[in-house]
Amino acid sequence: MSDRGNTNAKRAAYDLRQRIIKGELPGGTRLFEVALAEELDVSRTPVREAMSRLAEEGLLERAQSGGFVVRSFTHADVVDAIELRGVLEGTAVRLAAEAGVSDEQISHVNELVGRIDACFAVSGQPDLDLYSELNAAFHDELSRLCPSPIVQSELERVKSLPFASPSAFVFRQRDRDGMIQSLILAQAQHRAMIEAIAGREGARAEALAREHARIARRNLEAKALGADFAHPAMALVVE
Amino acid sequence: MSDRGNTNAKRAAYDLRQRIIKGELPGGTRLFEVALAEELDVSRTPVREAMSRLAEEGLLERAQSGGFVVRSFTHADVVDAIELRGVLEGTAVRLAAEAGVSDEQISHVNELVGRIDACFAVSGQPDLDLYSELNAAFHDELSRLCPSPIVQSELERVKSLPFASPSAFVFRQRDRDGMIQSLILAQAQHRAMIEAIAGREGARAEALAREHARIARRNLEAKALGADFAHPAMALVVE
DNA sequence: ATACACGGGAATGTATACAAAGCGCGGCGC
DNA sequence: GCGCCGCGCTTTGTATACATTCCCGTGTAT
Repeated sequence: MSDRGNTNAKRAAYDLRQRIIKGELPGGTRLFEVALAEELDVSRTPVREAMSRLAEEGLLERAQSGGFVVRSFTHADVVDAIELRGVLEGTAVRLAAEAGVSDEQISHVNELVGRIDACFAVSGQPDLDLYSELNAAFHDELSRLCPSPIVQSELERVKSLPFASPSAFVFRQRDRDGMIQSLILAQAQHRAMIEAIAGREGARAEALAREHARIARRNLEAKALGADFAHPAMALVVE
Repeated sequence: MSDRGNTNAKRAAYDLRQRIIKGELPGGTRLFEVALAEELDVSRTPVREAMSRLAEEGLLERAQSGGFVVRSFTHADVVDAIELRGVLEGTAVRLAAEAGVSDEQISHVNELVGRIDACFAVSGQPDLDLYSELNAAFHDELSRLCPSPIVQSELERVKSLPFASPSAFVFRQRDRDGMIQSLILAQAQHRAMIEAIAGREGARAEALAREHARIARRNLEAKALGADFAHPAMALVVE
């Protein structure tokens, strides 16, 4: 299994990443090269390489005396990461609005928003998997509108945290009505953001992006209250 | 020379970092392990380790086909990094204001601001080195007020770019008067930020931090216009 | 002339042996 | 009994040999 990537180091990084995200390696766990090398059936060299890459992603920290430790995230960290994502997305769309974007780009993101509508326009259950995918694609497009590669890459960095990605907390809410309402709100914000960018309203675009991120926070807190709190992206949260 | 750190990898990282910051290794330069290993008189292993660390810092990028390339920064990137620092510092102080900070912390940063005054209160030339140091310390304290470790660490990350640090463009302006005026403005903003944080005025604190970062941008642009444009932190900017 | 294939060299990927450093445990002396 | 010293084990650090891959240039065949 998991032949992702062609080198042992990439495969090891993939496996390690999965184990961390699944929560099999809780925050604070010290990773020992030899043990991992045996488990993954490679030598220490690609293991070190893999740990290095995961440290770049922010999933591991370098321990003081060498070696790596699984980074631990508290509930507050998750909330803050979502807030930070909102701030950075806000900056990205503000800069896009201020710099101006081409009509082609606007119609491209508009088309994406239209396709999102289709996920829950039909009478049956909404297609949540498709929604997640298209929603992520929409947010990726938004970041692509940003004229600053620096801001773009920091935004991408934060979004790579599993619980800070735009489609991390796409509900699974109990009541269908609440879910639909949430989706309608999100779509309204999507369209308003595009309108603001097209109209060069930087401050509006920024405020909308920040508020938009609050949906994720609200969903997160709704889940935290519910008894069956078991979202995959939350496995790596300790405390 | 450069026995910084006790392992060969840390020493190699230090040497490489210096060479990149000095501009000896311009953006886009592909780094070859064997060549570097010979130059630094170590084996390939610590060289890889060093490159890994510099990639985490954002000074290197992983090339598609393996290996590392010196990250290249355009003038626009520098401007954007300063903007981003303002945004993140703004978020940090907003969160600090919203969460509230203790009186001890407030008086601590206040004391730092007072010590900054001393750098240019005397009649002679201002002590710019001391100013840079205290200014950096002040900004570090600001980030420490932020209740969110996530925001803190991303802010620290951006500040670690040599040209995005708060004291990267501390003038060296020709005219002493302009320099003093710039310092007075900066200090006024410093004090206003503290006041806003103490008074729980999140939005004000955020706006002030963003505007405060514009001083660096202005200094940068003033330099770009001048003929003798040779700021140490700009050596790694290409184009 | 062009396209494809083969070769060779240069670069990274990998394994492994050995070095050194950090930490804990146990023994010894007081 | 208590404290300190030192030894040994564990773990990372380093060097190096070998494997693999990829790029590029050259040659040949159509």
